[in-house]
Amino acid sequence: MSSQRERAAFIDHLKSHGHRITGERLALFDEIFEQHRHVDAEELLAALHRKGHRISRATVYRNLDLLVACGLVRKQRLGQRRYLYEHIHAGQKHDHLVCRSCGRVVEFVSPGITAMQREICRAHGFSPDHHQFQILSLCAECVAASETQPSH
Amino acid sequence: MSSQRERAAFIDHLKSHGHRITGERLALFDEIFEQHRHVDAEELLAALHRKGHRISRATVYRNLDLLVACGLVRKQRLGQRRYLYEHIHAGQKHDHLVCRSCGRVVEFVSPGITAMQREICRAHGFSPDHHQFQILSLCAECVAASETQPSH
DNA sequence: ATCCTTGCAAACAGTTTGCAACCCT
DNA sequence: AGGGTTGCAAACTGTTTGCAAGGAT
Repeated sequence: MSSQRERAAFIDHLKSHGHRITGERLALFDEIFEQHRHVDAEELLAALHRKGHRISRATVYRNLDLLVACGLVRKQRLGQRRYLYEHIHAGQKHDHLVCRSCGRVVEFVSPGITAMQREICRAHGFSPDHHQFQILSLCAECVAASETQPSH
Repeated sequence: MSSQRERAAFIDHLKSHGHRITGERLALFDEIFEQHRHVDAEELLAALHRKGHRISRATVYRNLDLLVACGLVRKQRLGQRRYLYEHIHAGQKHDHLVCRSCGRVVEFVSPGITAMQREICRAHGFSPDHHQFQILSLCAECVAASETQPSH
């Protein structure tokens, strides 16, 4: 299991903040660190139930916020209605390319664009260190679909 | 009134699509073309009521979608829960810098970054022509606030 | 006189919250 | 034992929709 380090960090964070180590928290942690894509709360809940855990929806939401507070999970709206969550993995900061139609998410890394983002943030008095970046477009499938069947 | 051309285009669109020209539609059109910032449905509704129009929330939503279908209004989620609307003005395509904390929106134009976006879209099989681009960060005020009063 | 539009209220989707029972420590 | 945590259901926010009344053509 490659998330041993993060799991330990999570447990430390819980202890040092006077939070308790519960089965629900560990199960949720394990689930989101097993997922290698962007998932929403409902998907996590369903996956946990499928594995026999008796966790509730409210607990999933509450503890996702906790994981975000620990800095172990990223929570973001990627154009869609729902929040998407992803566990944070080691070094490389990536950004997101999102299909506006089907919601598909692709990660990308582009040093050049990162430098430009920083510059734009700086130019407008925004923090260059807290930026996050999204390109919303249409994936090939959805372009094809919209050409076959125009929207009106 | 600088939106005469668009107003005429709207009326033409209505006629040519068998839609009716109603007071509510024209009032909503005028309101969103008077606003020079990103507004949400609730703000538009409130502004219309303030001016004495008796339009309902449902009608605002329905006709905002219509304006989007005409290509006169842009509807997007900029990180926040609500959709934001802006009327489309003449030539320059701009992108958005959004404060993740207070929701403040700044428009920017950057030819260099546009070229890079296109390249990233192309590299991942997304449509370079339908892209839209957001940088989510923290504005100076919110950075200052979070330093004075850390989140926990 | 048509039949598209409107307003109202109810439905919806996703997330948050109040409260009593529960169970980590 | 004590108090943070859980599950349930209800509340909430923002948007959409069904339906009867109303109004543009």
